Amino acid sequence: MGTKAGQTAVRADQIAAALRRGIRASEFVPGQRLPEVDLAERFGASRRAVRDALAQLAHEGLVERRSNIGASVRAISIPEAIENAEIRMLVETLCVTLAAERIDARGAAELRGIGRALQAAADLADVTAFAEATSALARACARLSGHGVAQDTLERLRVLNARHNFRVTSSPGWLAAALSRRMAQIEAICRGDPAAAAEALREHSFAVMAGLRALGAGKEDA
Amino acid sequence: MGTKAGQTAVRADQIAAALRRGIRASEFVPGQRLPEVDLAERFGASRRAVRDALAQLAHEGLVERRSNIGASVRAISIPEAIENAEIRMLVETLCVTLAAERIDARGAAELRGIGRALQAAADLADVTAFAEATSALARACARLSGHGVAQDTLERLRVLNARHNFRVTSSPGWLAAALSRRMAQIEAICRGDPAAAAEALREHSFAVMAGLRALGAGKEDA
DNA sequence: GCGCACCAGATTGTGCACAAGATCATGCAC
DNA sequence: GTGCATGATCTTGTGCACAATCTGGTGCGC
Repeated sequence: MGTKAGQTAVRADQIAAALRRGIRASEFVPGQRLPEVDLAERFGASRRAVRDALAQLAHEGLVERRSNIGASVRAISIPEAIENAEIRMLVETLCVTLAAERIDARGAAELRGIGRALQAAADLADVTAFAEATSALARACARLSGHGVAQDTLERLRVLNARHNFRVTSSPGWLAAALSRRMAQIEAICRGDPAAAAEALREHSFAVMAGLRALGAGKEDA
Repeated sequence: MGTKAGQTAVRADQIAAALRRGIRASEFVPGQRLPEVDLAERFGASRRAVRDALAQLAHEGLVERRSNIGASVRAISIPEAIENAEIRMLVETLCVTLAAERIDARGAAELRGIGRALQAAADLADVTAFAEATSALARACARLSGHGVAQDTLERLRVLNARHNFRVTSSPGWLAAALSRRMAQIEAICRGDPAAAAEALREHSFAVMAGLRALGAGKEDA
């Protein structure tokens, strides 16, 4: 479905983006209520814009709304995060396969650039930068696959488990292991080897799901 | 992300549902403009409710909105419908696999009931009833899989290519072929055979995609 | 002490009126 | 006849005020 144009108002999109960032950064914690007037004051916008932004986020699954009661940050359980990763694996496997089949010099250069960013982030043990580069890699693969629906579907699923992913990525030794798998994925795509690219991705996805399960075993989140 | 509660207003949801039906029934054709005031008058609602409904549909990809210009029914191209079917195949394959692994007597009875509805619709050559039963089957499989994210993802993808699917289903001989594949899928799930269920589904999905390609070869839609 | 009705507060839901922006037709200059 | 500036008209965008509804606490009755 391509990129959404001027969905509602420009202002509402800005507020939605700010809220997304806030939720991802745990500035707003799961269960926290989000009264429209408070957000309106905080962002210097009208209640209507906030309202539209909340509707958007509710549709994405980031917040929960109840009639005449209000919006609150939705708690995403570990099992749901695992389900999410499972669906993402299916779609991303398709993406990297297609990307490997269609790769050109320009695309390969882009992927290798992201690979260098991953390497740099891992060297510095910068979890946030690594997460950003990982996100960039996923987006690039989706775009290079030329599969619009896959791209949109992934975009929608990505926002949901940012919080949990951060916790998995923070576990000791994760960055090094993730880096090697991501590099294998990038190189496989660049040399036009769909099977190897898919395998590298699947390997990483399973590791993510295992990490999420370990998280769930240690402490329940919702 | 479970079921969305009182997303915005009750009224807005009703209007959105009515618009979805209208678009599916080609009452509103692709490209047709949807001025807020006209819809408000038509549904006897306020402009605000219509506005919220349009925002919802825009997020689903059914309508396109441009700032200060208005909303219009989005044209879904054949290539996009094929991409859509491709992603659905991936997720539905997971669903029927899980459903076959977890099937119980109650679920089997439900699926066989849908099977009878399919048979009846095919006997009467009732394309609409067949489409409805097919939709019910997809929903049942998603629910019986116990995979919430897959269920939501499919729900979202389903609304998009209802129009094209109708055209494919209307082609001569389709109902009989589809019926036999669907019955194979149902029986495989009911006897707890994940591999066979997945295979039946994949077979059907490929037939749908081939049908869509044939449609595209005959006449472009967008 | 317990349960229920009721009231106060807070929060969302919505109609109305006006402002802002874009499209299209018109008319003028060249 | 062609190109461009200009204004009319339509459509969406938004602030404001009030209505509807839910929640939590309080007081009365038993």
